[in-house]
Amino acid sequence: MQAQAETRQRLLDAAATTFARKGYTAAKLDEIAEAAGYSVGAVYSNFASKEQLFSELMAERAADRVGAVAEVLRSARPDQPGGAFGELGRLLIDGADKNIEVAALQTEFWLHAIRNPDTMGILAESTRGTLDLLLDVVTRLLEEHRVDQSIVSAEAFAVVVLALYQGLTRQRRTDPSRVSEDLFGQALSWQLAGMPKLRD
Amino acid sequence: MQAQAETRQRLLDAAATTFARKGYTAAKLDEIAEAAGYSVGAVYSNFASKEQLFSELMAERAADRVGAVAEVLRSARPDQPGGAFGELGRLLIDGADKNIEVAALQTEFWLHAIRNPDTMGILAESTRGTLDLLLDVVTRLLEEHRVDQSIVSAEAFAVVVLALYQGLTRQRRTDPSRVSEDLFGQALSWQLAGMPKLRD
DNA sequence: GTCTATACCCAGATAGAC
DNA sequence: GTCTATCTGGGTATAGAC
Repeated sequence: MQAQAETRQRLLDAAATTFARKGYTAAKLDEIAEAAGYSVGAVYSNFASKEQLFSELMAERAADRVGAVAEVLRSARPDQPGGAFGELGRLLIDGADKNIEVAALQTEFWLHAIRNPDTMGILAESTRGTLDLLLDVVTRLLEEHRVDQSIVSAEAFAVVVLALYQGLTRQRRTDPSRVSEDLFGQALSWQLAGMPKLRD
Repeated sequence: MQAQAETRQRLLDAAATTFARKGYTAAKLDEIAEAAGYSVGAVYSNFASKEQLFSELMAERAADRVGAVAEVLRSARPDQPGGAFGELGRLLIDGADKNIEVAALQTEFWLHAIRNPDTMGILAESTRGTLDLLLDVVTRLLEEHRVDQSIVSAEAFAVVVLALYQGLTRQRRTDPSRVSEDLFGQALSWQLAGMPKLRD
């Protein structure tokens, strides 16, 4: 890797954790630079402004956690003890528990995009990537459960899965006792069970 | 209403929209005071600090939108044309479309509570109020659909409904084309249809 | 209780040396 | 390309008058 590119990457990494921990406005470029092992000047040598640093991060990181989600979903074996997707849901919830910064950063992206419509396209595109990762996994799930995909599109289901994941993660942070490790898996299996099926 | 209490209320209202539009750190007390028709001094006569103003808002507003959610759910007549809960989902999504500030403020609350654990209790309590509003409504739904509540608790379902609502709202803002007005209602009806039922 | 004025500090961005 | 020093603006919080 070129020295330049490495600097950029380190700054982006430092920016990710700092923005996640403090929020966009409260995060200081000073702090980001220091966390990356550089000085403020380095930031401005590589990015036009704080705003642009954030935007680039948004483009780079939006699909982040989703990779893990898709990975887990892919390797998941449905219909296990403790309800279908029990294992799956637990893995995802555990991951979210351990890595609060990912959720915080994603949320920070959304708020920023809401307030700066010019950047919403970046977020939409990144999230599109996330959904694509989910798409082939949930397609397999729909097939296994013999769901009629002329009625329930895989795209729609992928969106619902992501929404559930985001919403439950948020509520679990707010009060863990309300969101058991099994809840995500249970909700998923109820969804699948209730969808219209292909005739035999 | 006492003059004092009225000032407080106006400041809280102004704070709500300003924090929603700009975010906690970027929102200026100056701006809030002006929006309320007062000056900065009035803020400090009524609240100890910016932080405390925000905390009080959090306690007061967390259940906000949920009132509407529960109201709609309560009056909703399931099993209508276009899929069960079609009307319901559309009303909720419409509401969210029109009032972006509520979602932004709630999200702002969550991020702030994540970063200031002392205030998480306030958010948890307020959200508890929201869930309580949902609880008796979803209980009715579970009964109507003859769901076995010894397996599926109304509390768990309420949490899932709220999670879905929050997640879909967020994704609809990101890209409306991915979240049709019907999707929330569809997801709800799939959920209910797939839950274990009481025997006849 | 509310206002105006000010103290105090802090952070984004730029200039110029290396 | 990176650093140090600085310019500049702005925002929380307080003091004192009314």
